Amino acid sequence: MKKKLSIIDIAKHLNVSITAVSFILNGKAKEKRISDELVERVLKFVDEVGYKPNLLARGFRTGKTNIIGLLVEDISNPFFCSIAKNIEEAAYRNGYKILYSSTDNDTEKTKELIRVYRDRCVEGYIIAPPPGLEDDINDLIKSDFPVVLFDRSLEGVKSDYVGIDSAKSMYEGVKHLIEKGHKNIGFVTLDSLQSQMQDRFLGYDRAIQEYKLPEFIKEISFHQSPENIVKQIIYFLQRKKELDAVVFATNYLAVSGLKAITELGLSVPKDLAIMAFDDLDLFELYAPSITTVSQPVKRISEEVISLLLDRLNNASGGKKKKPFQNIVLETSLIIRNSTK
Amino acid sequence: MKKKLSIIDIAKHLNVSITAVSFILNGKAKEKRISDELVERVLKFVDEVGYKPNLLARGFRTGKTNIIGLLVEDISNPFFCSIAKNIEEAAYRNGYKILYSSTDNDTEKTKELIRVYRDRCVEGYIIAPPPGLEDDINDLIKSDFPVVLFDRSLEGVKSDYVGIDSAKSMYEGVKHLIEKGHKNIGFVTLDSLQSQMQDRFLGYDRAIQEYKLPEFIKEISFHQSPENIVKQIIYFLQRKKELDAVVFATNYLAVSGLKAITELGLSVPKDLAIMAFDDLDLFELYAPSITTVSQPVKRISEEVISLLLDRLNNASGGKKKKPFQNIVLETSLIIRNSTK
DNA sequence: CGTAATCGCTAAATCATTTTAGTTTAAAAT
DNA sequence: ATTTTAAACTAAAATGATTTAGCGATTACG
Repeated sequence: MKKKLSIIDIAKHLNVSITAVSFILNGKAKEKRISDELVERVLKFVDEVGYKPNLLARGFRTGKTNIIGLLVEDISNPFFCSIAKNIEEAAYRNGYKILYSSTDNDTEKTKELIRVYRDRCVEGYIIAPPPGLEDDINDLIKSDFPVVLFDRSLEGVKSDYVGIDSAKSMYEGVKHLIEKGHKNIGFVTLDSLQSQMQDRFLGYDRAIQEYKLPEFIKEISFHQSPENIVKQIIYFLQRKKELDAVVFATNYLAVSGLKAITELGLSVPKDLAIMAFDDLDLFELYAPSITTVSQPVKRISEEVISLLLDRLNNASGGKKKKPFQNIVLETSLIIRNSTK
Repeated sequence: MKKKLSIIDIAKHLNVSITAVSFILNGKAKEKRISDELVERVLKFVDEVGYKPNLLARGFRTGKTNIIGLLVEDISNPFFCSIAKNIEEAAYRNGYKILYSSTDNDTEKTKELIRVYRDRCVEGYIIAPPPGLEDDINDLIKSDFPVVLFDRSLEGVKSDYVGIDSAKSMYEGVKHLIEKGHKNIGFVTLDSLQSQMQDRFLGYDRAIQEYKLPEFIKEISFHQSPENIVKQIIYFLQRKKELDAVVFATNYLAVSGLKAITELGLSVPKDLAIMAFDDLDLFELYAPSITTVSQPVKRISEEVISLLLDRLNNASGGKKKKPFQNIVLETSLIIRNSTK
């Protein structure tokens, strides 16, 4: 068997000090004034025998793991997994790997996950935080870990953040419905304290108030089977016969909503207009196609990872900490046939 | 600042040897005959000060990282991300973390990923392998790494495997179409050498041959923008006017197919019946709903992770290697309205 | 001429843990 | 009374890298 070579073997074989080999391998040859001749000799040999430094040993010594922790609500949600994919790709190109987990919006689970990640010496964090994580995340930041939050922010946490203006986006969406002549517009949302959900509600609320229309709100609790969500929406729609439009605050609520509407045999948009939040293939292909607020997934990913890489690269080196950035990206209202 | 405590600090403070503390913390107290009194004293103190062993140091010493590498074709594909989520959850419950990447079915990228994972001392591998990875995976297995393949197998690679009988599933699906009276059935697939894609074709082929019907095959190359795929399908459908049904070999080909059909203004199933492979919310909700072959995603995940955990737990300990398991799960043909 | 700087390199400490190979003490066996 | 055995612990090696401090020789400078 080919026993894994160590830097010691390399050094011995070349009759050089371990130190020299280490410097060369870490690109510090110039800085440490190692002769070009030796550099070449070492590099050549290392390449020949295919030596790769033991990353565990290195990590142990330096505390660096080149691992980024990614915590999203649900990796099986198209919104989050698109973002995860983009982030993973960019991280990979920069020599970082991603450890991921779904938080399921569970505060305790997420606290535990952060603990585990810290134990594993994860170097940076990308988090779509559930509520109640303020202290834990402030801890991370105080301990000088690069942290980028996205999708929803936390009251009292100063950090880098990438998101959208949920309130404004929702406001414009609802306004569009109103301008199309809808008067009784329902709002199906989660009973969640997360900032983005609150903001989506505020957007709805503002538009409805502005036009002095009645509000119809259905809050659905997060931890439910899809079937149950469908049932609740059916119940809501049956009780509020006066509705002529419904806005769903998330993509999967809208999916359940469509199932409900199918079961009720309602015709969209004749009986009921529909608007969603976050785009899906389904919304484009559904007949009629579904109007929705679309987040710039690609740009969100790019901003998130670039913020994090930035912090990672300038970590602790300079004393001048850059101020935290708060990046708010534009959404687009994709008007389709469900609101004609 | 609270400096991270080390096992040395613990030992010093309690006037005990580091060894004793280590044994106790690793549950070897009984085996190493440490007195109950000391065990309790150490455990109590460790708990009090919240000491957590440095996992990098431990990993360095033992070579164990408790990390599983997960390589799937595309983490943003609903099929793979559902599986990823289930696997992540089970792994987490068993003290393992997941490092993931998308292979994009790129042989070179995947080879590189395996290299990186090895460098990082990943302890087990779950892989949906692109073609051309036979040697690399055999290497892993020869080096005694637990490896579970799924979704597609590799010629000449003996390993644990979880999958479905793609040929049979596709055969039954196409047979269903034939029995419904369709005579000119197209098959839209990838120009891929992966076993599961080959098998899906074989299933189509067998059914068509059996009934002596004509074949209409469109191969689409994997690395394409969704828009291009749509265009190619449109072109295919326009040239083959005689088609009365089309089978799509993957879920995303079917999604693109639906877009194509929408653009062409065809009516499903009147002008053209449709069948897909792998289920999506979209297929259930689309009007008409789409008939498809559904894989048991949950069971696949369960089998995959349980095979892997099994190998990890019995790693190297016993000399009696269990024979490799080849688990083939049943699919179900979900008959919906696109094939009425 | 004496001191300082530079060059090119290396010895050894260090990181936190696991694990091997003992050691010490007291009780049990002979 | 001596040897064995067992219990309860410990000293120190080992893991593979990084990094600090410094060494000897040559060159430069005032």
